Amino acid sequence: MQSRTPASRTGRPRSAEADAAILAATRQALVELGWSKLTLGDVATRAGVAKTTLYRRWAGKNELVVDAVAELFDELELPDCGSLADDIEGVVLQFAAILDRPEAKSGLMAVVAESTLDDALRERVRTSIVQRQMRLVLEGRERAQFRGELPPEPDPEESARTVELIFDMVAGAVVHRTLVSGKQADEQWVRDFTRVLLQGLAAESGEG
Amino acid sequence: MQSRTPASRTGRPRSAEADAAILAATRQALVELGWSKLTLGDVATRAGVAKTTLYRRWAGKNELVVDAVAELFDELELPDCGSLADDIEGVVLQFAAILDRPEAKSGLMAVVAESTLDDALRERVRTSIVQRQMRLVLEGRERAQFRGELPPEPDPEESARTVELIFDMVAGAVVHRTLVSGKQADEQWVRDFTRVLLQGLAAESGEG
Amino acid sequence: MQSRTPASRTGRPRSAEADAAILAATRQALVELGWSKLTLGDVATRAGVAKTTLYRRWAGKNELVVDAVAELFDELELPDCGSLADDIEGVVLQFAAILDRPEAKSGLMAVVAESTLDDALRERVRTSIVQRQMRLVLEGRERAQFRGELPPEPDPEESARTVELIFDMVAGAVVHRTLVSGKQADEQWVRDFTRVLLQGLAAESGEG
Amino acid sequence: MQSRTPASRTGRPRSAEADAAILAATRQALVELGWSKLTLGDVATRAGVAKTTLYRRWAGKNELVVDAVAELFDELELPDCGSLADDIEGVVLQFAAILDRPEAKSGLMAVVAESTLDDALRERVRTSIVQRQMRLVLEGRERAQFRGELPPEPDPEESARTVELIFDMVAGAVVHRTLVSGKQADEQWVRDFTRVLLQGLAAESGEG
DNA sequence: TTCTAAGCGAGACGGTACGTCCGGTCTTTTG
DNA sequence: CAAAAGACCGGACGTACCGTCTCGCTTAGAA
Repeated sequence: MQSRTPASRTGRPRSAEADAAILAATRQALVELGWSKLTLGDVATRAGVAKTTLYRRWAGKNELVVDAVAELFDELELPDCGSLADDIEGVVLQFAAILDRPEAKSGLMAVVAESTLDDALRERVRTSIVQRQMRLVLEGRERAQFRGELPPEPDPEESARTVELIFDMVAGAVVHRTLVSGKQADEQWVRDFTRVLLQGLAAESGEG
Repeated sequence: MQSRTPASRTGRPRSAEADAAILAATRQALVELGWSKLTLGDVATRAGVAKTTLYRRWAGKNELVVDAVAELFDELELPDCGSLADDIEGVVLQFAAILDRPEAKSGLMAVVAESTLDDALRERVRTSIVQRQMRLVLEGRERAQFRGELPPEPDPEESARTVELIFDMVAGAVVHRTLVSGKQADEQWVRDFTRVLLQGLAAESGEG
Repeated sequence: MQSRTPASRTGRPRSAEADAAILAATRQALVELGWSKLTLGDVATRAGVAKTTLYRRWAGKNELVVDAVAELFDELELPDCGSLADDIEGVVLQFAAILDRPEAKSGLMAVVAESTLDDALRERVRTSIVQRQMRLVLEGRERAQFRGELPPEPDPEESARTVELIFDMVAGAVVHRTLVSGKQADEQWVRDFTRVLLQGLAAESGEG
Repeated sequence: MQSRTPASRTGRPRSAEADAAILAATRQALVELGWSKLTLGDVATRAGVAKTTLYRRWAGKNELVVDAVAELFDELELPDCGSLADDIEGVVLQFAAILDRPEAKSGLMAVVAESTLDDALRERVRTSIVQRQMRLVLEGRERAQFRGELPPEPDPEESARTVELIFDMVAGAVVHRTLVSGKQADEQWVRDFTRVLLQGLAAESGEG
């Protein structure tokens, strides 16, 4: 994840437990303190590890938090509820549930904020978090096309544009609802949202 | 804005210039350094003001940045382009343009992240930034109803829910596109987005 | 004392009470806080006076403290106990009693320390405090010569030297006993000291 | 000196050079700035050391200055000039020479002043500076008794009282001469002083 | 088995910013 | 005018973290 070292043959190997302990401690600290009050010294203490061990593995706070948060989203998966609308509702609800956890809220927005002036960090965020979940959109569309709910997409350029748009709309709306509006993305909201999104897309493709 | 002092009659009054200079310096520092490297001492220096003057007016970095960023969004206004779709496209483009400015990017996301563990700050963000721009949605819907593009909304509860949903979708999608996907919300994207949104809403209200 | 303003005829006259209140507040603050923690703002508050009023009268902390401490030593007077030894014992005890008061201890030593790098301040200390009490030595010797306990001093140069020496020995010993050794200059100590001093001086003049 | 740490086996050991550099820088700053304008930040800079390093070793300005000044007095030693009077003259002249150095003047009086309201500091001053030089008085008396210039002291209580008295008289007179009277304790003055002291003591013990 | 390179804990190190406090000055309104 | 009030600039305070640097001590694969 963070190590690109091509496995040095000699010397004492790095402790595998340390990695897990550090990431867990990071999430715990995010919950209790939030990003800005989280300190690497504190994380090291919580993980029962020396500061040097931590710095040997991560370049700084941002990189550490990205890795700690990224793990949270790996549990997302597309449920098979029989219809596209239900599938989407299901995954959006899962996404909202994760975003509602304080370690995700605080950490995710902070690294996004940081990444606005740090290209390497933005790339890391996109690779580790965003891009990794793009699979859900692709998988969902594929399944819907198989079911006949969506027509096969002939134009690959327009297709890519649409996938991006969907992703921006879904992720953006849930994040805004949860973090900015400060209200829960409950079932009612998710149902409303999903219906607007799907009907908009349907009309779009019907016309276009 | 930040002062609720009911005007003490005696003593030297606070400098009005200082406020403006500080907020401007804050935005400049956000551009050059980003939120996390912005220091109040540096802002004070840029503003030609003592650190104490700054602390007399704001409780900390977060409050200062909220006020500095909030001013950016006041220039938003709903253009009258003749149709609802064009009006929305116009305001979304304006919004995207503001979000593309580095002081907005860095500052806004950071205070949102901070506000996840600080209720007072979240309220300040909502009051100073979010709620203040809700006017655009209301004004746009009103105008569209007057034009006959949208039916008059009879159920006030559902109406409120819809306004919130629209706001989450618009703001969320633009923010996600700009900050997370790291691509510009250009005319093409805005047109696609607006069409999906409006057609979704139209279908929704047609059914509901 | 501190004001050299040649009495401006016009405008509101300075409050006479303020001076006394400020000096008293200074001494009180010396007792409670000591020199280094005494602040002019605090003195002003204690005196019920604005900081500006204080600065209009004194140039700074050191000058203020010198004046506040100087007043303490004006109550010294040479008792007439019948013999030189008893007179000296008496005045030394008085001196020790004053030095035992915390406002004197803390203030006096501090301004002496400050004066080591500030010629104007040293002069102020010498004029306001030290020189003013030299009278006691002169008066004592005169009285003793009148009584026949000391021979008339023919050589004026040697006489001056002796007066200075006595002053250094008396003031120095009492100060050292009180402040450095941290023990009281009680009757026992004063009697021992006085005897050594007088017998030393007697032998000296007997030889010389 | 300041560290009572019983040598922690683990971690990076404290730099021994830093201690010396800090104390030297402190003395230099005392010379140039005096006690009240000496700042720990400035001392750290002069010593080429971080402020934290300084605070890790000393609790504050006072403790630091005590240690810096204490070292100055360690060079005092009782010369063997053949007679008690000459020995005393010699050591008093040495003492006066040290006190004439600006780092001693400014620093010593200031910490004495500070110690009037801080018992721990007074104890530190007494232990590190005063008591440590008491050896000179003891050694001098012993040597004089060996030579037969002073009778063996039978009563231990009176003996202790006399040692204290001598110390108060010697240290006090020299300090007062140097710092308060503002004149040099030159050979003439030292000879006069020593004669008075010794003859006084001689007469005392002759009687008592 | 011994060697040896790296990992590890502890904690000192040079820095930077913090938020507070004071020193002095300046600018109001009130007397 | 003086005085009270209090905002202002500047600068030091002592603290907290940063990221780096020694230390002495494992640890496990290579010699």
